[in-house]
Amino acid sequence: MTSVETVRSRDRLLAAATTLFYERGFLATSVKEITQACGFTQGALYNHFPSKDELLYQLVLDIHAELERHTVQARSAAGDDPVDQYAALVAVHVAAHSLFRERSRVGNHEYRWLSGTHLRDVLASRRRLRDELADVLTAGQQAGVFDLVGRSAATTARAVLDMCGLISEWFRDDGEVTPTEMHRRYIELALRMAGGPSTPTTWPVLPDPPVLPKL
Amino acid sequence: MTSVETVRSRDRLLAAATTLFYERGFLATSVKEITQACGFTQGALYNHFPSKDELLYQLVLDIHAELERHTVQARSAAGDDPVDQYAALVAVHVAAHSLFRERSRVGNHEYRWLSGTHLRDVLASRRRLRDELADVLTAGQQAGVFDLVGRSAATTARAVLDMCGLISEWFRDDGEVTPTEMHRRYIELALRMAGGPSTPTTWPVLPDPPVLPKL
DNA sequence: CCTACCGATCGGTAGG
DNA sequence: CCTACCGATCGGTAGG
Repeated sequence: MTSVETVRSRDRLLAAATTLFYERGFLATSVKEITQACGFTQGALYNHFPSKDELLYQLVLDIHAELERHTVQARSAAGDDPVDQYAALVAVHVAAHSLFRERSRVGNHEYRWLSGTHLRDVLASRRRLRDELADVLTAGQQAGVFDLVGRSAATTARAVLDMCGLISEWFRDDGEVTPTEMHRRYIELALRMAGGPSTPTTWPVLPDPPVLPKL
Repeated sequence: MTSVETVRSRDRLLAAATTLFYERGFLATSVKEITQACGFTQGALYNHFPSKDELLYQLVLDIHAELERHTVQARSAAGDDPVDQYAALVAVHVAAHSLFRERSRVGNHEYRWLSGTHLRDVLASRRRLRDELADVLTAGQQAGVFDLVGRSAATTARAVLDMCGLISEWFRDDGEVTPTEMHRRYIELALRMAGGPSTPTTWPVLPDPPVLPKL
């Protein structure tokens, strides 16, 4: 029997771990800190996860799965134009890394501490995200709307994802630039990198917020 | 008295730490592993550094200082054209992160474990590196050769440095793309991002290799 | 979900 | 530069 309370405790542990991993990293965060943040003692974690590593895996996998869902959904909602599809995909990454910094940073960094099949699963998801972007770039090049550096979709996809992924490191909501303006600038940068038109036919709106664990 | 042997032991410890921090990160590397890699026992580290943290500080500061030296030198060697200066600065970063992945990755990631004045010193160096790039972008915009997204040198400088900094995460010498070709592609991407001409008047050559500690 | 505890490992030190 | 050792903390478990 898995009660509602059990699920809620599990989600609270994941939420506390997200914040702590974001602030200090996985290795510098102890099981005691995670459980105390939820008002539990250390041993309580093992009612929900077989190990600290397994908690990390389930958290990181969920972050990646959510990004994949948004990616697939945004692309199919963008219509047939490769430029619009590309802008929509970039928008998903910019939004995730500026609006949901904690989850994004944890997803982008802490998966390194995984190993074996757990690491492999996450790397596979990351590859699918890259391939999704590269596919759109290739389609745009074949349609003649993009002019890729080195005629290589892989290089541009990598560069764009790298530049978007690090937004979570420095972006602040209360900074000089609003999320909406940063969103616009990064889409424009990404379009320039692809050698496409300087604007999409329709600007993507900020996608729906990812579902966060309730506290 | 600081003998030649003492200096060499210190440099060997720094070199071993560089490789281990690159492979596993600062926190996951023990003092025992660093000293054993040099054929010493654990206590030997404290003949050269007051603490593990201080070793990290001296290593990370040296990595940043070296990058700053190359930056200043490359810019002054590039002549008066902002486009050439920009290409030269980007070239320094691409070269550092593709040819010297271990030092670059350690410099870009492990400084997070520093605190207090040590952290402040490194952040100041990183800011100078960003400002150097932003200055060139601003000069180019005022000269009418660049057209910056959001008319903001800061945004473009950040995006370019982020995209270059992550080259060390995935670039392999034995991959499909040679260092020279990757170098060229990233300079071209950076020029597109700045809204400049698609090529500099003179392509930067790969800069001199950084001085690595001798083993 | 808690209490009490395990062995292992950590960074650092004393004394030579 | 080594040997021997310190207290602290770690992830994880047994038993309730």
